[in-house]
Amino acid sequence: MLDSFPARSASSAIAQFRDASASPHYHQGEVGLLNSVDCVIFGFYGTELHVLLHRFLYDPFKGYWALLGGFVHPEENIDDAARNTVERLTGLDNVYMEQVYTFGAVYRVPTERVITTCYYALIEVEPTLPKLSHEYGATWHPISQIPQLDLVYDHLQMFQKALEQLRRKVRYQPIGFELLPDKFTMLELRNLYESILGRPLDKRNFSKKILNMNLLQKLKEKQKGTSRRGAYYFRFDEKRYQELAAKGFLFEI
Amino acid sequence: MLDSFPARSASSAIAQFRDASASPHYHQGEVGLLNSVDCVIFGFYGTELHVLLHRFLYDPFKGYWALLGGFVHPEENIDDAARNTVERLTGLDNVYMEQVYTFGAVYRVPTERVITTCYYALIEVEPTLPKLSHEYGATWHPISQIPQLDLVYDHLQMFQKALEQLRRKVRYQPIGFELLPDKFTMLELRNLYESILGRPLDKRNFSKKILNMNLLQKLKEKQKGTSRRGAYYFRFDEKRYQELAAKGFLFEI
DNA sequence: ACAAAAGTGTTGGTACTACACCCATGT
DNA sequence: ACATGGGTGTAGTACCAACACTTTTGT
Repeated sequence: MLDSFPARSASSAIAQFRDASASPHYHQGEVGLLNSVDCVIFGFYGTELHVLLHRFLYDPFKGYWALLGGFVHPEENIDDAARNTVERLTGLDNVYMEQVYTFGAVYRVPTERVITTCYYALIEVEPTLPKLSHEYGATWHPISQIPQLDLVYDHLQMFQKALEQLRRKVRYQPIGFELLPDKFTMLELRNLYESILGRPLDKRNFSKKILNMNLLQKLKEKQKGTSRRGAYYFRFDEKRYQELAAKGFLFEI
Repeated sequence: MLDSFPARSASSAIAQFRDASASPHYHQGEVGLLNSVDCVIFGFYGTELHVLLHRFLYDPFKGYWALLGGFVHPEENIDDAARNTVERLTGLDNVYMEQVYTFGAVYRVPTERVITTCYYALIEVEPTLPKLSHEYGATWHPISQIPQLDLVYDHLQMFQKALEQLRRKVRYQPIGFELLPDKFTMLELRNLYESILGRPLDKRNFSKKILNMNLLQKLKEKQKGTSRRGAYYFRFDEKRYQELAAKGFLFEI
């Protein structure tokens, strides 16, 4: 999870240092570069993990697919720039995000020197749909198909690094639940992990492992429509996880 | 189900974005920020991992300890900026480096907005010693003592993130050898891992595990001076590792 | 001969994998 | 009554952790 940043109130105490009259500093004479953020926004539906992409509008990559991004402004923390990008495009705040990597090759963007920090975000797809389709025309693409798309710049690399990092992290932190609705079935959870990890998981072993951790509440309610019998819903017990984690419990898939 | 929600046509997506921004280059009007790199240079000697720090020369942190860093110039890749920093200060090139994290809070450096990308480097201490002491006054500090030092800005956080990442990576990639001379004893190797991981490792289990991987060549030569009996030297067989890795072998400690 | 570090095997427990059948329910 | 997906247990194996004594050799 991203660290929260110190309050802006720091600014008054710090103003003296940024005053033009202050004594010369080691950064005098250095030149500023453009900085941006790009977000690999992951969402899960059906049986596969998806990423949100939009069509790029500018030459020489007009019509290619691109991650959602934005520039970093002088009075904006880079983490906030990433959060703002996600909120602007999905309408969601309080989203789980992680920084992935910073791409800083001189010619990665042909038209300008831009240093870009990549983040990933994990969101629940359902609530984003209205805003996405009406305002931005961004669309969800299954992760298995992204290598076949034409992506701008080094966005394919960004996607790959983000997926790699998610794959690693999802195994020892309970972040998969960020991609699911509050209530989900064991099958949905397993499909999610299978898609992220890119390999099949044994039905019985998976549910044993998960349930043994005592992190899921089994609800009375059953899913309807998908099968005769109906699958029980579960809910991730965040509070319980915090308690166990404090006692040294380690999540592991 | 969500599988069937309609993909927006490209044209409608583009129309939306054109309304928002009419200029031919989307980065026009954006303002550049200072970018720098800081390097957590790890070196191993004695029984503990060390980090290279120097005394900071500028107010308001004059006299504090700092990582070694430098600004990113317009015609310089950020990875090169990091490599150049290491070379400038240690005289070493061809050093193993990894990017760690980018720190981009607005007020992290009081005197100026600077976005800093942190890297770590793994080097062999021995050959750096002459250059270090005579030209730069940088000194090695055992990692256990770094939290007690006064470090500038967020350099303590940088160190912590770098160590965390090294700890993770050293377990599934044979990068520990970058910190040792070409020839080393099993004890030295174990001390290294113990220091990085921050916990004792069983002597027998450790050597069994390492030797079973068939990545070490046992040399005829023995270490002299440290004990009556003398410990055999080993050498990491890089070529062998590449072969095995290509066949799907996974290094793991 | 002794001190000081190097080197070496076995055992018990735990956790993972593989695998197939009965259950509940809507039509 | 039957078709459909949901739910459940066991046995074999592989790996890991714990643990202590013998060997070598310089003084």
